[in-house]
Amino acid sequence: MTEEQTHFHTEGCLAVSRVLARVGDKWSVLIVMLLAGGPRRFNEMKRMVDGISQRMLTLTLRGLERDGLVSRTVFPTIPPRVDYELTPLGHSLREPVMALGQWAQANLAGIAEAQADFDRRGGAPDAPPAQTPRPG
Amino acid sequence: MTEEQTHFHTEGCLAVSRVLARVGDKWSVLIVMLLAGGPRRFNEMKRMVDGISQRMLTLTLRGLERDGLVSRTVFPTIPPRVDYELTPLGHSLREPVMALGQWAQANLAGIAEAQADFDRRGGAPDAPPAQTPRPG
DNA sequence: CCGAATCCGAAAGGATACTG
DNA sequence: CAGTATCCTTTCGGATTCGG
Repeated sequence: MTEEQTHFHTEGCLAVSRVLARVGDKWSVLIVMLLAGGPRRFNEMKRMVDGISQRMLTLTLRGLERDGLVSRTVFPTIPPRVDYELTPLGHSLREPVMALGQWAQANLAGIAEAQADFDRRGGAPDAPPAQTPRPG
Repeated sequence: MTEEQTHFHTEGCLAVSRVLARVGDKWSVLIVMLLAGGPRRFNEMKRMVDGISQRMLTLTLRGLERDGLVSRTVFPTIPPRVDYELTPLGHSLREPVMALGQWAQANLAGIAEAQADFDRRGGAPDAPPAQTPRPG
């Protein structure tokens, strides 16, 4: 890396983006935190999350399973039973996610205030005085 | 909080979700990392990110500005000039985000392998043996 | 009980053209 | 240069129905 970054979006960055997208996903993090307490069954989670559709729960779990964050164990009983559990990888994800969550909580007030200010000023108004420096 | 969590989605959690959504946003984190090196102008960033539309750049910057992560300074010159810069809040966000990024890079191989395994097995096949425990 | 499949409205996001 | 406005395609995601 002798060269300064000129264009963003290098190879590795793209892979990282996918992980960030997972974290940004509305339900994935919620599920991970839920499973932190131990294995859960499908409908059990559906009841706990309260607002998720069974479609989204399925898709979210599939995504997490595909990434190796969650393991799926089905018991061929009648009625069927399926347990979802955090893998070691899934558990390891909790640490950086919780760090982010703590940042969010710590700065929650500041963000809300900034939003209120922004909205009060009507989005993006004119500039401050600033003594007209030469642009070129 | 003497009570254990029964239903997820308590008040504070929802606010945190919004922050996570920002982080999960495809462009926001990229912009924040770009601005870590100092203030940038609009088209300058557009060239650097390489793949972003000017519409998305505008929306992303507006969102970051609204949250108080980025400050916008317009110089009323001709031609106009607008500088975007990370606020202290914006800078403070870099730390937990980079922690997440490092986790992503560290586990990139493991995730890719899990995905390959999952896809090779065709999504979500049958169960392991498991000696039929009683479900109820 | 655990899902897959289908349908359909809502929202995201790129391309383009136009303004100050 | 720094946006805004419009169009249009793609995706997301809830509701519902059916199968193992």
